[in-house]
Amino acid sequence: MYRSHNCGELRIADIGKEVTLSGWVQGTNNLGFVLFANLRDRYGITQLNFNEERTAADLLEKARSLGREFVIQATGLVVERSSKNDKIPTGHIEVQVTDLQILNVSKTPPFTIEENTDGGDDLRMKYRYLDLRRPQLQRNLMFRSKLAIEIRKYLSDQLFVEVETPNLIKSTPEGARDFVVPSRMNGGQFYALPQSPQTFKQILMVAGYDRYFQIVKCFRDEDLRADRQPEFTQIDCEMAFVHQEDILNTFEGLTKHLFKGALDIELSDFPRMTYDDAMEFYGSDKPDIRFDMRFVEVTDLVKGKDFPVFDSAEAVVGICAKGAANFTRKQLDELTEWLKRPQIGAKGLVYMRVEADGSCKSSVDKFYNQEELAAWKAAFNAEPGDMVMLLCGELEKTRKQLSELRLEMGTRLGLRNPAVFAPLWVVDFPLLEWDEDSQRFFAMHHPFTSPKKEQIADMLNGDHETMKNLRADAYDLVLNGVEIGGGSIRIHDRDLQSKNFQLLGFTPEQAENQFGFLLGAFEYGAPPHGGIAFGFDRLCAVMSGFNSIRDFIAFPKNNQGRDVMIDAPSHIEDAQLKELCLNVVLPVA
RNA sequence: GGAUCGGUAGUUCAGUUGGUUAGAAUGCCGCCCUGUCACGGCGGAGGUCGCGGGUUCGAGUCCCGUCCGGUCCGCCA
Repeated sequence: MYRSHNCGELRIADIGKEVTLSGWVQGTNNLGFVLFANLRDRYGITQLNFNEERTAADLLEKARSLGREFVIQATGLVVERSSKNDKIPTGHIEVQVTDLQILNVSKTPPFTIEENTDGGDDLRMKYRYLDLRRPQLQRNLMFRSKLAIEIRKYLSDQLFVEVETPNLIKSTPEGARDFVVPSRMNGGQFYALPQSPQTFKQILMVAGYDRYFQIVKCFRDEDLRADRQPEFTQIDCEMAFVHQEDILNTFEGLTKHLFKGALDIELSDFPRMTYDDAMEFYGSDKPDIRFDMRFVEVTDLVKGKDFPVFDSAEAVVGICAKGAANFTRKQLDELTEWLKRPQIGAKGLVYMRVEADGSCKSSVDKFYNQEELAAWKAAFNAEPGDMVMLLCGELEKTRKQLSELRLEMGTRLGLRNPAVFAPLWVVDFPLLEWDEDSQRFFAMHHPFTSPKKEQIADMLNGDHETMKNLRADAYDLVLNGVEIGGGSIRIHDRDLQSKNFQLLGFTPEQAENQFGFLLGAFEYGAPPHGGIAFGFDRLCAVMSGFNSIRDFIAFPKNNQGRDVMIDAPSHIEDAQLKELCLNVVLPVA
């Protein structure tokens, strides 16, 4: 027996018991007459006591040889501590050790295994097995496991069936770049790893499994971000015989269940906002509504006062930052520089602070008198102590830039508390998106998304402008400014699906070649259906108040898509290449 | 593909207009310590300043190139 108890469970009530614990040596504290060793496992830390008077000389010698991260087994008596530690749950007891086995030694780890490690990201990735010993990452992975269990509980209670779909499927040019896998048995041909099980879950609807879900790995060969990995996990769901309303309700229920079950937080009903409103008032299709600071467009109000920058702009849009009037000139200049960076690309920032006496002081006082500034104040409902900030330019770009500024101001004003949760349904997404470069439509969500029922006729007959204005039964679930889920009602009619492919620039042959199986399935009684997929990694991160999903993935990839622990990807043997009918030709620099 | 920040002791970092022997903290090793828990005290070891080239009497510091890492834009149906 390696252990009778774990390192997190012994309490005052256990005093007098003989116990055996196993774990890792967190560290030792040698006071000469007494030596303490902290023994750690994923349940907690228990203090071991070796004493000059009580402990046999050879045992004491062994204890003095212990180094950090040695794996040991210790047997002894649980006793009350003479000086207690209220910071840890086991802090009132310790184990007087009578037998000690060193199960394995350890090199000194390159960084400290504790809550706030001294190790940098790169190093921690290389020694991921050490990083994963840290309590933070252990909490994260256990939280993830807990969430997965709660998801299965809720969905199976709702009669969802978990079905596994294949990982070796067919490559399609739509959407993200595919990861491909060469086929040995079909030389020169390739599988693709799924970007999502989209078509399979629709086929499952045709097959009559009217409620499907899967917690499933998906793969996209695109550049990485803190919240984007090449392989990531989705909670993938699909339902038949449902309208959008049924799906929103079901998955609002799931989300509430997860918050209750995992965080003991009761969420009230989720607000909904149309895509158009989200863009108009927040400049983003995933607004963070933990704070207000909505956009106000003041183009007409500010034009015609001989301020050339505004006069020549398509749109002037602004926000009112409550209580930000105390921002100094230096801070505002810094903010302006930040906005001018190529990533954001604003031309400049116009601001107006409302002084304590209600008067207004702007950066463009040369062009606007007090009366005119008072009109600004009214437009923004600004009060003394507030700062109005205006950006101008082309409408769409300006909104995007202002969205960045809004988030930055929200952060600076402390309005984005990670322990506060503001879910939001964004609905009525456009069906299609016109791409100027390639002069064609792209599906905003994906090519299987249905237009709104009442617009189907428009879609079948409409002109270019009509197409641009088509709205879909497509929706995103946004949590604290992060898109954590998205879905749509799908097309279940063969002809409508063909028309959609045609609008998206597929020839009938391409449509047949790539999605013939789906079109074929639609000819055999496809029920109305729709679904949603959640980004599971993101959900875990946002619910825990983290920005990076890497802390919730056991073995993530770095920015270059590399696993630095196993050193992948890597070259393969020539024999292997030959078997796969592959020739590697690297581009010449 | 692009922008930007960084790379100095095991680790996290500091390092002045270019100037003596490159520092701190932490970790590690040794000694001391009758209750530590971020223990404390004393001592010690530990450096290819990412790599290559250049400017200079002299480069961690300036210039060019390159590699690696972080964040972001593009990209992500």
